[in-house]
Amino acid sequence: MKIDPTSSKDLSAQIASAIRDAIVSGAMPVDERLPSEAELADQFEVSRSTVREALKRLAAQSLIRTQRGATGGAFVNRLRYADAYSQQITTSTLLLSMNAVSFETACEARYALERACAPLSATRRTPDHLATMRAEIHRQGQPGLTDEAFCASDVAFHRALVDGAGNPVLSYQLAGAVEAMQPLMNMITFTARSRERIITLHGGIADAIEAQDGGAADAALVELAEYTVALAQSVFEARAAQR
Amino acid sequence: MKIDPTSSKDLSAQIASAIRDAIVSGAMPVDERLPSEAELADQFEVSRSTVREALKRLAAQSLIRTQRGATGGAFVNRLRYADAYSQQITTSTLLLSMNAVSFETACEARYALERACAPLSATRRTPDHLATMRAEIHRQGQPGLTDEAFCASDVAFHRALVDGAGNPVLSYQLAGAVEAMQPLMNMITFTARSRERIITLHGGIADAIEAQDGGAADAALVELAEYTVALAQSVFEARAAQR
DNA sequence: CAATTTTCATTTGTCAGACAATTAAAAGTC
DNA sequence: GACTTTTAATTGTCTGACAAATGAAAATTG
Repeated sequence: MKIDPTSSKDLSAQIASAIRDAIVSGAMPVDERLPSEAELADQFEVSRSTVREALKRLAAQSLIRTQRGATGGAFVNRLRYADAYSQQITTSTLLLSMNAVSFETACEARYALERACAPLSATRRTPDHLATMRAEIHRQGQPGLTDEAFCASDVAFHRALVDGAGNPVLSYQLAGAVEAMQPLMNMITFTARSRERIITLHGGIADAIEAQDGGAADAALVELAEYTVALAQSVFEARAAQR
Repeated sequence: MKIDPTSSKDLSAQIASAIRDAIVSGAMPVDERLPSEAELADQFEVSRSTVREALKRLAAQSLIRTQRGATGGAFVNRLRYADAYSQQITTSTLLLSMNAVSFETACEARYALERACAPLSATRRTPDHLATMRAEIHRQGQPGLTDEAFCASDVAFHRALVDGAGNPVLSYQLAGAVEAMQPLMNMITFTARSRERIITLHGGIADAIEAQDGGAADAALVELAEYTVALAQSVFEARAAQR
């Protein structure tokens, strides 16, 4: 293997790209062991430090895992849903916070995606999913709950709704959208009355899902979406008037 | 700053986590310069190599960028949609290929998400989006097109449909689902007749979007989804029978 | 012989120091 | 003032070393 030394990119970035391509293309199957750092250094004609920096880049993307010891080394990692989730959430959160995405835009995306899950969830939800949804609704009604805790419970409720669809790919895609909304939701101070309204709407969604009525679930989600946007608007307006 | 030396994780991973948390929490705003590698090494009481490995991890996630020279250093990077797209596509592609996600599951997720975009796209699509969709439909009808080129055009068509919704968050979320499907779609050999059918269905979608008829677009997408699943099933069955 | 312990080789993790490459600011020159 | 040269700061790369982990082989012991 060789690397272009005249490229503008770092050597470690080039090496990481080369190995990444090999993994993504399927040339290196899961659990295959990469050559040792010393061997890679020889092959690419760079120092071991440079190889290590490249490997750390790949490790950050969960593409490889490393193990010390005699039979250790770097191995192609099976990307698990949990790893993919957390990466997606980090990326989505930053994307929203760094690009001044409006509450409306984020909210629209979130509810559009959730509505895509609702009919599937109505058909396939297990008793477990229903129990989680009911439990979160109950928690949301507890007095003395902080806004942050209320929002966290809200996220948990919606995750259960999404997971109910029984499609891991959907769950993975939605995780980012739902979780990344939390910081934006945390900006809203919930009055007792708005909480009550949201809890009622959540109850309606849970009822529809329990009754396996996809249409009703969709309608309830639309109602919740509209209420959320209206609530946010009033909160932001009140805040602007205060100044 | 201090780091737990008894932790099971690598020092570089711990340092990367600490800095990542600072960035994600918003404690370090975009374009803020991190301390130099030497200063970080002092603060965390580790060597410069270890700091560098931590920084490479963050660079791999596009959280920072580095610049050489007197006023250089590592800066908090504004995560752009393009960076987020490509990361999402890499992750989604690996997730599908490494976890033996069935064609049905991936297809269901993709079309469920696209259906979420369709009504928005019908309302907001620009002439540009329509032109792209028409151009890709035309390309798909060209004789002598390889299966790969046909699939690539298919992806481009669906991206235009999604982008038509005018919601960058949706586009970002959908990019992974749509693009990651391509390797799976490439497994299907398209006959002239199946291509013709798909092109007809694409035309129907484009017509509905042009007419700003969300309901018709949704119906056309459902039809396309069903046809795609049926086509895949027949292809896989034929392949199984061949053995 | 079987079970256990010890030794050993391999590999990653960390460190220290050096030099090259790059870059912008500072100093010098006309 | 405009231009050139110098300088200092910073990242990129290399070298060599040692520590820590770990499984396999060898030695030991009953």
